[in-house]
Amino acid sequence: MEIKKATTIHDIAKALNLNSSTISRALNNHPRVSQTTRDKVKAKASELNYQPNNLAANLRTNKSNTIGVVIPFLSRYFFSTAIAGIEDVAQAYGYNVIITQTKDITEKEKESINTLLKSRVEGILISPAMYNDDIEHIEKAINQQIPIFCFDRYAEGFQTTRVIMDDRKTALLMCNHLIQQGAKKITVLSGYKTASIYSNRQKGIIDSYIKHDIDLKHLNIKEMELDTHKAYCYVKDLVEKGNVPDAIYALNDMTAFGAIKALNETKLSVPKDVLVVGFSNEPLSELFTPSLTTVNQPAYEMGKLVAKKLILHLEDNEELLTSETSILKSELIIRESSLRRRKKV
Amino acid sequence: MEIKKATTIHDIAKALNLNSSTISRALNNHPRVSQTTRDKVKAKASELNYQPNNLAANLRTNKSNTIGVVIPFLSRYFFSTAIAGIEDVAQAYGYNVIITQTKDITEKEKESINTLLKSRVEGILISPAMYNDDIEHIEKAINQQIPIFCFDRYAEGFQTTRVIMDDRKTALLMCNHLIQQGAKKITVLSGYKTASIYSNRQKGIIDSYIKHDIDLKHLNIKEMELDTHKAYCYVKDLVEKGNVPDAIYALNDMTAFGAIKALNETKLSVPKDVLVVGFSNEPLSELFTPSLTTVNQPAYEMGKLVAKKLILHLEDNEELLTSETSILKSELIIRESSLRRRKKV
DNA sequence: GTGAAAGCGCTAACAG
DNA sequence: CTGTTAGCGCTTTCAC
Repeated sequence: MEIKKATTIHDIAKALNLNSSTISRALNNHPRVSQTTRDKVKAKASELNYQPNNLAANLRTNKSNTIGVVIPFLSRYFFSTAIAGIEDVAQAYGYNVIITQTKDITEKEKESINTLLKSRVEGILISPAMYNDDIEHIEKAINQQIPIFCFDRYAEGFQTTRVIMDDRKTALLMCNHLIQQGAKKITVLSGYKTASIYSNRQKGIIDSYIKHDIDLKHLNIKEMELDTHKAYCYVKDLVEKGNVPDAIYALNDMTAFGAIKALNETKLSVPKDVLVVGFSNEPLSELFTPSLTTVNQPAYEMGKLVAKKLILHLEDNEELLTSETSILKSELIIRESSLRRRKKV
Repeated sequence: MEIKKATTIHDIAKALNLNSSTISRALNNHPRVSQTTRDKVKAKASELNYQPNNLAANLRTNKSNTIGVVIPFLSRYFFSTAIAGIEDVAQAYGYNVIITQTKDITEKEKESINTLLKSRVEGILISPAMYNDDIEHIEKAINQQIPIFCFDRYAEGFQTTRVIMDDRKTALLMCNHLIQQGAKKITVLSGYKTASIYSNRQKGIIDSYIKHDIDLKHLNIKEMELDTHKAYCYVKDLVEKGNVPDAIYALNDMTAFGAIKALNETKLSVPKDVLVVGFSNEPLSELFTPSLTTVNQPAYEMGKLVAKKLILHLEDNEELLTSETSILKSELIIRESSLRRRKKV
């Protein structure tokens, strides 16, 4: 089997009777190279099917041109959409992206960070695992001068650039909406407070109760793994014990659907008997019967923004800025599941 | 600003009064190195916080340890799940993964392949764009000795390893099911035949009609972009023109939901008046009312399998095998939307 | 404007 | 078992 070696700048140099450094300069549009040679070089390069070897260039310049991403689950719509944004920006700037998943387990998150550091990423984008008490591994990256930016979720205990949603405000608005629709006794299905997003959303809900001067004893916040089946079981149990709330506020859509299923099976109607709202606008939420009131989060834009911030930071060497928090606006999508009087379709 | 350089094998060598090649060997568990020095080296390495520089190793061995992935949309559940499988296998074997999206556009697919070739990937995993008439860019990769394996979808015109679903058989079985439920006049909402999966599913449906000896004039195959809204419009139009079918077979779930919405709005009930089935088992399909009959595809396993095949191929240098098609089994999930007599819950 | 030369960090002959 | 040496392909001073 014939193994033809890839053409290098030396091949081009030989063919053109030039020095390889000139080839390098010409290809990189270095100013100190004449237009004529530049043209000649480029012509020859494409003639010989030259493909620059980034590995070598990266080694020389000590830049991997790679950023790492750490997320809980790639298969969640929110994250895959955010990643799409990250990928698009990275590609535009000539960066590669390595994606790692933690399945929301701190142990895996540590492995992820290690993998990324070994791959010599120049920076890391992370949405930390839910049960994150220790951030030792994050500090490790920081100690190696690898910037580590947070998106969507953030870990406490270290300063960095964060691109997050206005979770607290949004939860407040949604809770206001429920109260306006007549709800007072609300059950919240939340993830654990150790994840910033859930902690903030809980705060927003409490804000709303206080603002409306409703006794917090009417508020039932249940922390759990936000999974359809677990929500289903919890709500079923709740109803069977006679604790039917006025409204269920699930902090993600999947959970809201579990709740609706449980309610339907216990002959309670949504929204007639119980209002239900979700969070994060899964693509199917609109098509459900009843269509689900939820929060639309600009995941793609968030991915783009945080990636752009990281890359600009890498290229600027702006060491001054130690921390910056950008908050993106989410949008309430009011649909049938939270309207006492059913919307006309 | 203090810039501390990363420790290299030379630093370890100096500290231990050994040669850097010995360090290299010790770290790579080369057999010809004594246990004592190996231990010493490893101890020193972790003491100095040594992180191997893959870039350099890769350059030397001329292996990037990277595979590329080309898919239509990262944010589709099927693909993000498959990618999760690919990532997991790649990580286990020490490979990095670069993901690119084509949005089902051939032009973008060409760019993707170019990007991957420039990044010196060792192999490519592709699920080709829908409208793929030309495969020039794929041939380009092959010419550069970069293996390019297909998963889920495949392009005609070149031989390679393929890991796909048994689309034809599955579509046949599903169509049998619809016919058994009394359907005869079926409308199929399909993607364009230029994507292998849709072409094969169409064939399976026709197989079923022939097997049951039903005149094909009762079969209405509509090719379209498989998007919820387009399906909704098409079905609505169909019904308004009085062409109500016995069943709608949507070749993905999102489309099925569009169809159901249109039917509901025209006062037709699913499954009483019209049966509806989908394809690919989105996570919410089970929770819909009515719950959706669909096909469960082992996306994660498919990702794992194709990634494993590629990596083993890369490591074996087995040049003998030019083509192999693995077909994975999908599974019919019969739920309420296709049962004349409503299932008890 | 171009050439010469060194070296990024690592691996892999080849010696011993 | 360990050391010597060369070099992967590229960039980047420093010359001229």
